[in-house]
Amino acid sequence: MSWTEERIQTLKTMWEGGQTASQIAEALGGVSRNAVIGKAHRLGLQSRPSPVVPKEAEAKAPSAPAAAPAPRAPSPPVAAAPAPVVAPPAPPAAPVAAAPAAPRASEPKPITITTDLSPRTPSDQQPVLRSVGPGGFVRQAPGEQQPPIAPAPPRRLVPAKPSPEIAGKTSLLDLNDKVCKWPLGHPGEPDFHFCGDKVNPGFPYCVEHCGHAYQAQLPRRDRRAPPLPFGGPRMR
DNA sequence: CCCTGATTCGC
DNA sequence: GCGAATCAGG
Repeated sequence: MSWTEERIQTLKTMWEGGQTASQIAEALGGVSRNAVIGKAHRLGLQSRPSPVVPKEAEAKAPSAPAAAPAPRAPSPPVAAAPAPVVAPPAPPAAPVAAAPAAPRASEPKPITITTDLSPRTPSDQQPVLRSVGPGGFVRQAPGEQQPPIAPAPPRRLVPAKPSPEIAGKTSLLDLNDKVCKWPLGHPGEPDFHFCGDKVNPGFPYCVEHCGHAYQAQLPRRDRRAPPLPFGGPRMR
């Protein structure tokens, strides 16, 4: 298997979407987890929260700490989470993909991104932390929701659409850093496409979908499965 | 053990 | 450029 444009796009999208290298490898088919990681690095995609910490042995430095070889660039995840105004800094749990039910691609399929966007209505929601911008979250009750926007007051949203293309649909190949990568529908289906709106700066999704993607940890009892940009059970 | 991502290095 | 082998933390 070679890294075709499409496969690279899929890799990028899934990687940025928070999928693990294993999941991506499985979806792509014909490549190993290592291959995915290796490619991701070569592409410059870089380090999402890794379980392995750089091991910053900086305990003792009598006089000359200097040197600081720092072979590893911890490079904070895209949205550095700054001062949470409110309580427990529930980490911006990326659109977790806790979907074990990934359909085994027994044969190398070009692309297999499973998606499940269980329609989740606002009324369905408990108090959530709505993203107001890179790292900033504001707690709100369902009733008192306001537009989660904060950074960059809307100017003229007219030219918001990156291209007339997305007026109808944004395909995998139309994705770039400027457009919302939130998938709509299911891959393989005729109308599958991505949101394509202008992204909330610093996030892979538009403001609206950031609201879906980033939510507070709720008490287990009234927590429901979060919407998954990828990897959800295939509905058919 | 399992998982994760990072890095190395022969190809 | 590629990815298996290896490393190292959770």
